Amino acid sequence: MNGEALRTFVAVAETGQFQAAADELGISQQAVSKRIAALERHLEVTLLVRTTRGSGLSLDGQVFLPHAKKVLTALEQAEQAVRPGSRPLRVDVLNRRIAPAQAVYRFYRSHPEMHLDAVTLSNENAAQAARAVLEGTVDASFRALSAERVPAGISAERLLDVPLELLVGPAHPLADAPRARPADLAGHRVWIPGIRPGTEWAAFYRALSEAFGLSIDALGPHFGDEALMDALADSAALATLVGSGDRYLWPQTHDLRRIPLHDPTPVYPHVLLSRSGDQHPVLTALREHLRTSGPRTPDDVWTPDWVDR
Amino acid sequence: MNGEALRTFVAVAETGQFQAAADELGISQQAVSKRIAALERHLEVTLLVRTTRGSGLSLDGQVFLPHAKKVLTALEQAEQAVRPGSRPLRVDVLNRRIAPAQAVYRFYRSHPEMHLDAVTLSNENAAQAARAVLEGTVDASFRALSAERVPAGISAERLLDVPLELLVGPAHPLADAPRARPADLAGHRVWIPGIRPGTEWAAFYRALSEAFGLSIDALGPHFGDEALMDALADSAALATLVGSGDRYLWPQTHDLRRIPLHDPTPVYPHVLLSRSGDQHPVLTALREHLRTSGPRTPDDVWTPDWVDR
DNA sequence: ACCAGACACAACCAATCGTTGTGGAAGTAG
DNA sequence: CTACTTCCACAACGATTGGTTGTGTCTGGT
Repeated sequence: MNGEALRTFVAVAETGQFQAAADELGISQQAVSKRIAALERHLEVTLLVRTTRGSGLSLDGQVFLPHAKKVLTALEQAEQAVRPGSRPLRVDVLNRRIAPAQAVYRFYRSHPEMHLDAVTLSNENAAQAARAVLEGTVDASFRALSAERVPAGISAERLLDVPLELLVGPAHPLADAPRARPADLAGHRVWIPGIRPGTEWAAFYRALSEAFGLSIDALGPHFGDEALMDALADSAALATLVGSGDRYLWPQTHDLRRIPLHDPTPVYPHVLLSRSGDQHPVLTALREHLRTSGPRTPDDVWTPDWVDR
Repeated sequence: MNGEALRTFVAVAETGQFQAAADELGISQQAVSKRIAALERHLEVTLLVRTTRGSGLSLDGQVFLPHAKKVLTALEQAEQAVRPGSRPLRVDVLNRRIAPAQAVYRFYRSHPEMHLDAVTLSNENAAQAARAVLEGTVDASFRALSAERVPAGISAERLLDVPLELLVGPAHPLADAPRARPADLAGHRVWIPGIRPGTEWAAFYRALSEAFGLSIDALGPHFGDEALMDALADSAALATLVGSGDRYLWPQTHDLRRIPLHDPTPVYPHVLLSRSGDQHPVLTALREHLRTSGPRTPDDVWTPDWVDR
């Protein structure tokens, strides 16, 4: 069964004549006749009663008509859902628990009329995300990308700086420190599990470890946040780094501590990638929202030198 | 866009491989490839990301999948609706604007999970409708039929009594009466256009006119409700009878008045005809709904004497 | 009786859809 | 590194579908 057949049936039902339906559809009367005949043959019922004055709905036709319209409506909506241009803004937030997702969610909360979808591109690095943006798979993506690596056709704006904090268990030497300097971490193990090589995250943490002589272990597989929290809570040596706004769900039972970093404060610089010249109003509003309502960034910050200030 | 293409897409999405989808659909892997390619070309979007391990949903594919499933469900229901045997309950409501249609619609509203279709048998009287029920063209029909005229194999139950009201224009002598008695209408012209001789409606109005000495003109052709309303609004002599729940769309501009009738209240007795022993659950539920949720009928009612109380 | 309107049938051509055969890319085992 | 396997895409070709134009049949009105 075919969308054109249903459209033809609806046209005949509404005009009452094959010829009028044919004109409406831009095909010949004979083609309408064949489509209707095929549809009736497929359904094994008579949908239309033919008279010399035109055609009317049979009982089965009456029953079928609303169903046919419903199918056509669903078809139209299905096409609409993926049609470039006329769909909600699609923003890649990397991961639903970290700062970009929170920021997009706050934006949506304060602008509920804005149609947008937050999605997560899986297994992609910044360059691949940029390609996804170029291809229109997503309309925008939060990534860390230096200016010289931004491909042509992509517009990039650094809109979200997330200060990093140390997350440690109660037995850790820094557990009761009100704050710490990156240099204080030299020699400590800092564990960032589940970072895949080749991603901008790996590059960021590599630069961070080189800048401050940290021993960052970014290799082991990530067995889930719960396992990470368990390991942290039990260890006096292990620490991890989280964004200050990240919403990991660690139960109070773990008794984990966030230790802000300062002097300088390492910040993860989220750059919003979008197609150059994309005029989508929701995109414009999101950019404006991030520009104006972003959290205050400390003065003394560190970012990798491949990131533009 | 084609149902097979959607089914193919869903199959690939669920199996994760073109070959597995092809096996499921009983076609070759190459055919699956072509169908998906055609669908993607039509939508101008990439739905599936191909790898050497199989295929996964792209972002657009994730968005499109539920829509595709919805279309397929609608298609299935459309075919189901006219498939002989196992199809939704088909109820003949005579005319979409009068009480039975309203009652069936209310039933459907309160039981949205009940699959039923409301249809109107055209040009048929009660005897022909009973035959249609026997033959299975429809499963149930609202008619006015006395017990002794119910054919064998048909079960009839009086489930919907509709009190009649007088509908008049502003110049009519009864226009400002809060209510009227049928006897008050003696001598007035009551016009019921478009009632074909030989139908139970004609018999009902004949009995009504004989009982109260009305002058019912049921002959002239019916030029549509709009013409009837125009005629009523302009005439000081003309009146018509409508069911108290009927939904004729008369614009306020006509300034027509409904005058309830009492002492006694003529009621049109709708009897639901169905095949004896039909156990269709929706039919059972509809009967029960009508029995329990029907509007209160006034005590002092008139019906033709060939109707069973 | 004849004509006009409305739909169906027939013949034909183009486009589509399925098949089989084959190729290329990427992961995997040795 | 090479060979093999897996998976999807491309090519060629026959069958089917779907469109067109031309014609036929039925019926209601003149």
